Amino acid sequence: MPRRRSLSQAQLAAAALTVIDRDGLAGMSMRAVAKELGMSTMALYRYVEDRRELEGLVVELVLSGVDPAPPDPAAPWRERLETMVLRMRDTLGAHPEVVPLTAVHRHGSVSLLRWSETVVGILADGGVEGGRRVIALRGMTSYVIGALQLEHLGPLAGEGTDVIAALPKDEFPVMAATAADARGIDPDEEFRGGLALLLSGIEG
Amino acid sequence: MPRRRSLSQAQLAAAALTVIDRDGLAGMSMRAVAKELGMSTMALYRYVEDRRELEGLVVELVLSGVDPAPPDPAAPWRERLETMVLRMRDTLGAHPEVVPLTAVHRHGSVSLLRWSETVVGILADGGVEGGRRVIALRGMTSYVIGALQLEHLGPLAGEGTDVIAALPKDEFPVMAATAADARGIDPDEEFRGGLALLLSGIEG
DNA sequence: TCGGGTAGGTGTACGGCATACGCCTAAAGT
DNA sequence: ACTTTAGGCGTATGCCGTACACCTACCCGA
Repeated sequence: MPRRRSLSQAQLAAAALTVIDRDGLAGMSMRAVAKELGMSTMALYRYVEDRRELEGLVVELVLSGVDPAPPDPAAPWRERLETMVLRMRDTLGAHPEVVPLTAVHRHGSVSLLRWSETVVGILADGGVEGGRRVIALRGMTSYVIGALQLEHLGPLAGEGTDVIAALPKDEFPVMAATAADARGIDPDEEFRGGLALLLSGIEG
Repeated sequence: MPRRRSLSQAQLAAAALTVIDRDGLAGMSMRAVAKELGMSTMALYRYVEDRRELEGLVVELVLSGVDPAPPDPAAPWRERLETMVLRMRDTLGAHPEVVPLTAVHRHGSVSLLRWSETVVGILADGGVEGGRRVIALRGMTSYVIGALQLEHLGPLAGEGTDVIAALPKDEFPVMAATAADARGIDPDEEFRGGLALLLSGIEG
């Protein structure tokens, strides 16, 4: 009976993501999102209960960009796992400021559920069952979340590394050498390297 | 020549940590910390440039609780690595709301540096050198940060798992089974399990 | 064609946040 | 005892999320 809605939750999420990508997570206020949409601030509350819900929509929007389809079943299951994790990394890595939100709002994301289903399916193919499967899934999830945050907040190749490399060699001898080594490693190589460690452990 | 300071940065950090442990990270405002100390809000700014710096002090306070001493050199190097990671987990796990701050403020924490020095020293003992050492260190750090956040925000054994276990079995067959398995795993076992995967990979 | 009721959009207001600025004054060094 | 210096504080500004009340465009039934 009343007038029709002129927006959708999807549009809110898209506008919020635009703001986050442009101004960072701290720049994402209800006011900023409303301005992005050309609406009044309070209009948003016709579509969303509160800020938390909007954050959840943003997370779902981002995660929906991860292809949940099982990779080529002809490939070794370890490679298939790697494919799934790298898909997640590529998608989340394109919106690094969203990663902390992902940790909070991952419950109830059907996209994440679909990704997880494919992952545990691959694990089952590899004969990983019961508690070992639970632990493998959580391990991969933890690694992705943690690695993306660290990478975004302090890339290995960046200035931070120079500071460490310049440490007093008598107190931090190995760290100084390690930091020097770190300068030659690009973030992608680093992520894959850490993932390879985990996958080797899963493969057992 | 002027009157003496009545507080120290350490007291600020301790008060802030008290507030965080009691009211959560969102409850830690400059006002709340000042009240905790029985001082005016603006008095804090005589000790600290801004909120960011106070957060950094909290992180350093927490991380200073991690024993950086090398574990018994007689133990296998893999066990020594496990000891170091578990020390970090126990300390950070006692203040889960601080974990996100740790990710942001880990640069410049000398306690973290000392912990890292010991860890890379153990890796060197194990013959892990160059890029492999860099990747192993970052892998462990990423896992700890990620796992602690996921554990705090959604324990495997909690209600979330029940929701997943109740999923439509035709669309999420493996996840439903995996969630059912997950109910029997306590967080400590889960953390150690994921860590074991990583350590196996490092051990090669 | 028209009238009523529903719900979309908005403006205002409130309490809380970080913090800039300027005042008052305790107290250390002379 | 007097001067000087910085510690502590009150106030104010401009953000934030959001409660609330209002107006009105619009769909539906007549």
